[in-house]
Amino acid sequence: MSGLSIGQVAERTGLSVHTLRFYEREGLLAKPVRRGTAGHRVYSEGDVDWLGVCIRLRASGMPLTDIRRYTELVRAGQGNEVERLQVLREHRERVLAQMHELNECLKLITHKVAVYEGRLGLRDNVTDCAP
Amino acid sequence: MSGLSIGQVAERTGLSVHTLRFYEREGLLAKPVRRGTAGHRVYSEGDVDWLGVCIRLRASGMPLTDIRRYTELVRAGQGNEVERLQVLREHRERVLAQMHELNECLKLITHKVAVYEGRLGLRDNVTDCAP
DNA sequence: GTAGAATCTAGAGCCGACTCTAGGTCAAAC
DNA sequence: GTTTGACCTAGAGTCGGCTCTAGATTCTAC
Repeated sequence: MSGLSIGQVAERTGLSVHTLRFYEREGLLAKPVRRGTAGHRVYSEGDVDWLGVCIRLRASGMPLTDIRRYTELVRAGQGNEVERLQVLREHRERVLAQMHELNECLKLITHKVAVYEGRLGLRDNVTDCAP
Repeated sequence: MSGLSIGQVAERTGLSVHTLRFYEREGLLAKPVRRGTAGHRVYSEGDVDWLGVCIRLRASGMPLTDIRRYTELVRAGQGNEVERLQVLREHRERVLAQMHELNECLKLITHKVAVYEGRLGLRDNVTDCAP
């Protein structure tokens, strides 16, 4: 598949061109991005896919250093599957914990929303049992 | 009931005393904390409960400025329930979006974990269909 | 009454994750 | 042939959310 300019990748991924360069500097890309004429970056579809993974990991709260670590393992090639698994499993635990926390928060908010709706008479009255 | 020192509150909430003072400066407490002899803070159970709410909101990604805004509404007393509801509903939307995102991430990780387990022969072989 | 721990204020420092600036190269459109 | 716009590098700046320091005061236990 052809090759994409940094601007095109920015558009596709939703990251800014600044952030794309920053991520590269930070070692988040599996392989150094290919360069075309005049040193311009040329991204492959694979690069974009990998960025998609990074974005997901970031969105779920994985710090850049951990993503870099994982990337380094992938870059190093076969033989370190155990470490990769460890990174992934640890992150999965954090994600699950975070989901649990979000659920608790959701309960709190839903309760409070019900209380205020009650006060406003939008629904049957509900009495607040703080907090 | 009595009253709690900042150190005791730190222990109960898991926040540091630094953070407790910081939160107060930032206007996150519903009412200014009572002061005892020599100006030492004396927290009520209500203060601790409110801090619990703040902690939940923070843990679910609400920025301090939004928590302050909500706190100000509560402090202002009755009559602004509509605005409070708005703040809460908006945050609920963000929380739901975040949960959705986390779920997507979880799927990705679970898939990758399965792939690596497969490669390691811990389970039946699974072939990776990138990304 | 004195040592050591806890508290106070004001303000500086730090960290992660971007975000932007300055100054420059290059290609294509007019 | 020059202007416009996308791209380049290196490095500085910003922002949110803490976290810590300094220097003073006060409580607690001996």
